[in-house]
Amino acid sequence: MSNRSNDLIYKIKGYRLKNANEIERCDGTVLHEDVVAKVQSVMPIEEDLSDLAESFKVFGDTTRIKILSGLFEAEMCVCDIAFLLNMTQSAISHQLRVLKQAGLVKNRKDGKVVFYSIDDEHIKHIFDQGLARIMVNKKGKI
Amino acid sequence: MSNRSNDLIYKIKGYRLKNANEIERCDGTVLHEDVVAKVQSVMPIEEDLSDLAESFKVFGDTTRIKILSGLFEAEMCVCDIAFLLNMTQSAISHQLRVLKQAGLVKNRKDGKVVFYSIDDEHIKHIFDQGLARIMVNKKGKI
DNA sequence: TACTTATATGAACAAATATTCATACGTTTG
DNA sequence: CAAACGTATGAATATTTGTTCATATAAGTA
Repeated sequence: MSNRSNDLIYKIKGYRLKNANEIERCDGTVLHEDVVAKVQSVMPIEEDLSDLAESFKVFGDTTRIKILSGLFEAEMCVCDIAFLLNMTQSAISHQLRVLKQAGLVKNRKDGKVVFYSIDDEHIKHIFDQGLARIMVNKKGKI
Repeated sequence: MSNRSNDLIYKIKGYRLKNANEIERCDGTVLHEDVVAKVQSVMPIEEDLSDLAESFKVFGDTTRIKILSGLFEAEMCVCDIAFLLNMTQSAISHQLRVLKQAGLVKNRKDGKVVFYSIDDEHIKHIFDQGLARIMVNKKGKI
């Protein structure tokens, strides 16, 4: 398929092009330059995709998921959550900090007690979509 | 607020109850046992929440997010993706394996070339919801 | 058949991260 | 004021995880 007699070479990002649709090897060989170019033009910018990954990373921990799942139902203090999840107060406190920094929860102080609650309308949707996916795949496996 | 003269003590999961709504200290003190009990009864089971976290963990990586973002637009081979993300073929291949094991992508083989594509209708929704969240928060910060 | 290419994969390494432990901070209570 | 309590936090530790490197596999090509 490849016609090596065609020596019209372009340089794109360190890769050598042979013609409009074929790129010769450098390290990884791009087989479908036109497709890649089109995809690249449509994809969100790198910064947004990084932010998105960071966002999902916060959901990607069992403890934090459980905390959020609990807070969807009711505002709770740190001690409540620690009991609910059968974990130490310290561990919960650390994770609540992560959730707060991510803008997912907020807190209010009442004396010694600090109550945490959800602070983002989007996450419930995302949470439910994710859960729906789990359930469908669960059914599929049976 | 706490009435220490009431010595009616119950044992629940290693914690000592004082009365219906108050639990005395053990390690973490549960301040609102009624709330916790209600939340616990409504929350999804632990297994599903763990699966959900595992699911989001797969999204929680910039490389994998970029791969998915690309595959939303077009089927691509490993080399295409490596070029698109300016990463090594090996790194991409490893991540594609993760995505495949998670049931997010599938592949077909055409000669030497292996083409990957999206294999889950749910993830685009989740992806877009997440992106919407990013965008709103982005606006809010300006 | 020998060579090149596209992909996969195991091992090693570095970086990120979750929990524990000890302790500090701020608030309430006796 | 001193003691108890709820929470926060820094350091240490163990585990997880993403990438690289070397190499294996499999398919096309000369």
